[in-house]
Amino acid sequence: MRRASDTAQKRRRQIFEAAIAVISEKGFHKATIREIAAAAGLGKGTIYQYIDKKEDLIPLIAEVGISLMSAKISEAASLDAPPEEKLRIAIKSQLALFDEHSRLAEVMGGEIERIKHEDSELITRVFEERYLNALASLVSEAAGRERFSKGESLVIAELIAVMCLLWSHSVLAKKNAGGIEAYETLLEEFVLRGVSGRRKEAENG
Amino acid sequence: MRRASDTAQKRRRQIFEAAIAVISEKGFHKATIREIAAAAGLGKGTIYQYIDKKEDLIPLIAEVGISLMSAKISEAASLDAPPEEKLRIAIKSQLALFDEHSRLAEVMGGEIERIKHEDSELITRVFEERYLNALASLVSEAAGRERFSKGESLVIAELIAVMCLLWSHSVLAKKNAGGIEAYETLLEEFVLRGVSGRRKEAENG
Amino acid sequence: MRRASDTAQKRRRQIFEAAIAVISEKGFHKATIREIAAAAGLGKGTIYQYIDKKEDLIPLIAEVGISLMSAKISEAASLDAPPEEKLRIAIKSQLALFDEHSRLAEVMGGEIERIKHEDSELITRVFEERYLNALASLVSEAAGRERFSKGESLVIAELIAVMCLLWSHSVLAKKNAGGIEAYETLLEEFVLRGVSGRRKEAENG
Amino acid sequence: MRRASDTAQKRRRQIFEAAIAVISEKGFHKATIREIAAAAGLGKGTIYQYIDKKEDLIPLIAEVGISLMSAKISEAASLDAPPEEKLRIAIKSQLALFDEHSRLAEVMGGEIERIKHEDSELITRVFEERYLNALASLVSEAAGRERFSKGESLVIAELIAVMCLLWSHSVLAKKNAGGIEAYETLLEEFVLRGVSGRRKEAENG
DNA sequence: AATGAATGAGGATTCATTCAT
DNA sequence: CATGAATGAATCCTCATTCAT
Repeated sequence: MRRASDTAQKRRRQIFEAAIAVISEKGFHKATIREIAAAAGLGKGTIYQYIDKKEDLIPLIAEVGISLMSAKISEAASLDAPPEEKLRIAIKSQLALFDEHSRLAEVMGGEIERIKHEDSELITRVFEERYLNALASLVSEAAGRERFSKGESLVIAELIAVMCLLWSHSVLAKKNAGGIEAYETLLEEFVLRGVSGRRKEAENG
Repeated sequence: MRRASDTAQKRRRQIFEAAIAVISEKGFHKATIREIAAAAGLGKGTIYQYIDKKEDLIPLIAEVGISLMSAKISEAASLDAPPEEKLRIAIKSQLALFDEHSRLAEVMGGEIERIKHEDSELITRVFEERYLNALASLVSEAAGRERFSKGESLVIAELIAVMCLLWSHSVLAKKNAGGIEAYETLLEEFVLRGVSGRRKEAENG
Repeated sequence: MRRASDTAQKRRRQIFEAAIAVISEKGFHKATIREIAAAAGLGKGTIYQYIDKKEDLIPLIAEVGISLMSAKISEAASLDAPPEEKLRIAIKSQLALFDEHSRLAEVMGGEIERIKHEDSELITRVFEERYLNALASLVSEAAGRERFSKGESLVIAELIAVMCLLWSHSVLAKKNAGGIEAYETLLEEFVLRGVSGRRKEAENG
Repeated sequence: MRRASDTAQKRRRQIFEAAIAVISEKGFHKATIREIAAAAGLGKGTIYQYIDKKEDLIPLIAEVGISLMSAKISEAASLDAPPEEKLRIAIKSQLALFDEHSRLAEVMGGEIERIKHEDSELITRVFEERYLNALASLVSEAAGRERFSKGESLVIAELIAVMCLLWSHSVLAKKNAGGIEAYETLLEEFVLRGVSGRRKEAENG
């Protein structure tokens, strides 16, 4: 009873990993099921016991991707540290995640939005509920109460996410920044000034 | 002689427009040559008089896209206004461009990086030379001399570009911001604080 | 020993019923083993303990189908009634059988001939020996001795079978006849005139 | 203008012939598009310029088949001969058609009804309107006015069609009849007695 | 220059069958 | 005996690309 479910779960993970690897390499459409199956160490037909159609890899990846990303944010949020420090750590850990799982980052940033899927709206909602909301809270705290409306915080959270994702995508960013630490520092400071600057302006003025 | 070239140029524009329209709608791979040809009011075979293979649409689009984007930056740069105002206007005009040509924005942001092409490096270089450099100069000026290294300015310019593009991509950004003006204001302020804040910190400290 | 055989027999019947049901619905090729197994309340693999390959369902169905059809003919033949009446009853009971087991009729009429099987000749022979011969005898008796050669009687028997089967197949027959009783009356009279008419012609001439 | 349409028509005929040939040999499902294309002397993809999906071969075949069959009936109907003779000739020509185009006959009798197609109802209607009605008129005339209702004539017409088709299908019919002439004679007499017998009964009674 | 019919490589998907449990 | 996960052969269909007109 336990075993069956476990095996299925294991298979799903195998497929997820393989899909990430191949799709990040070649893009969703050029990644063939045969390749993904081979990368997962499975037969071509076996994939179809776990998904109905190739597109179903998208929600599979999205779900795990959002989980990983959210986990990092929650971790940062639960720290006992000043709000600005928490946000800084959130950005750092997000970048570290994307650097480690750069393939995942590429797929999250590049394909998931583009592949129209019947679950697209669901994915968007889950992304907002599980990820953006948590990050927006950090933004809000770092900015100080009432500096940003709920909507503004969410937009800024999305901007932060996009800037973190840029690292995995952009050849130019890698070249111009010089290294991930430099990018990280630049990004942290840029964001913190953008977030908390308003408060300072108010205080100073 | 002149006429022939003119016709060719006209055809290229037809194809470019059609390609943008169809690709933004369905993504590069699901956009078929037949559809693009039809959208351009041309026969399927005619397309192949202007490109060698489907992928060649990518540099065609990129070139025009980068031109449009660069033109807006140059325009802002040539204004007689304080640096911060120039940067603000650059962002505003960039957003306006993406809002007007939202299809182009979607293709620029979504497909161009993902479709590996023999000219990919060329495109990247042109993007840096014609667009990022100009925007980086505005960033640099707005920040005040010696606040950012060349590389840092370029990275920030790319961050700005990405944040502007987000508008066309993201359902959530549209929903959470409430409207393009609100998004514009938020973005301008966020960027300007991020860019000029460092100077103020230095001055205040 | 006995029990094992009984279970096997029971399984075979389950599979036969399920196969009829699914194949009549979707045709042989679109009927999947998984569906047939499910319809039989068995696991997919279990089917393969009773057949070697999917095509083996055909002789399984044929055998049972021919048995049912033959039984009705034998029954009619054993009645104590005038030859014409016996033939009439044979037709009636045949139609009733096909009406009750309409799925079986559809498979008998539609698929069995079409699916080439190594046992196809065997099935044909059994059909002739167990079914056609019996029905041909009734035809022969109804016609009066020496009216039809053996071959002629067999051909007419097959014509009768085909006309009875039409009922299960044909939307138009159902629509145009108006109901099974009307079809039955029409068919009986048509056949009886066809069969016994020759005798009358001879007598009258 | 003319040429384009002509070529298309020619292609359709090529495909029709090839489809008949291959499908009659192996059945609809085992006949592959590749084989049909090869038999038509065309490339695999070319087929799909004339049909949308494999199933669309069914209405293509049905249409031509019904035309051929109907033509023979109309021909018989237009003869200047006594009604019974016309019906006799109709049967003879129908059998001759099926004997000549035995592959077509097999497909008409075996596959067309079984392959569910979105046009199935249309095919049925056309079959009734173009074929059954014409044959039913001959039946009606041969029987004498008011012997059969419209519906009865239609049913008998369908019975006749099925009995003619049997010739192409049945190994046993071929074996037991001894030859097509014998089958023809047997069938003609059987039908004519079945059709006109009722009248004689009335007259004699 | 413009066209679209012809083509076949390529890929998603299905499903009969096997086999370890 | 019963099962269903695993498998890959087999096949439909799409679509970029060519080429004769």
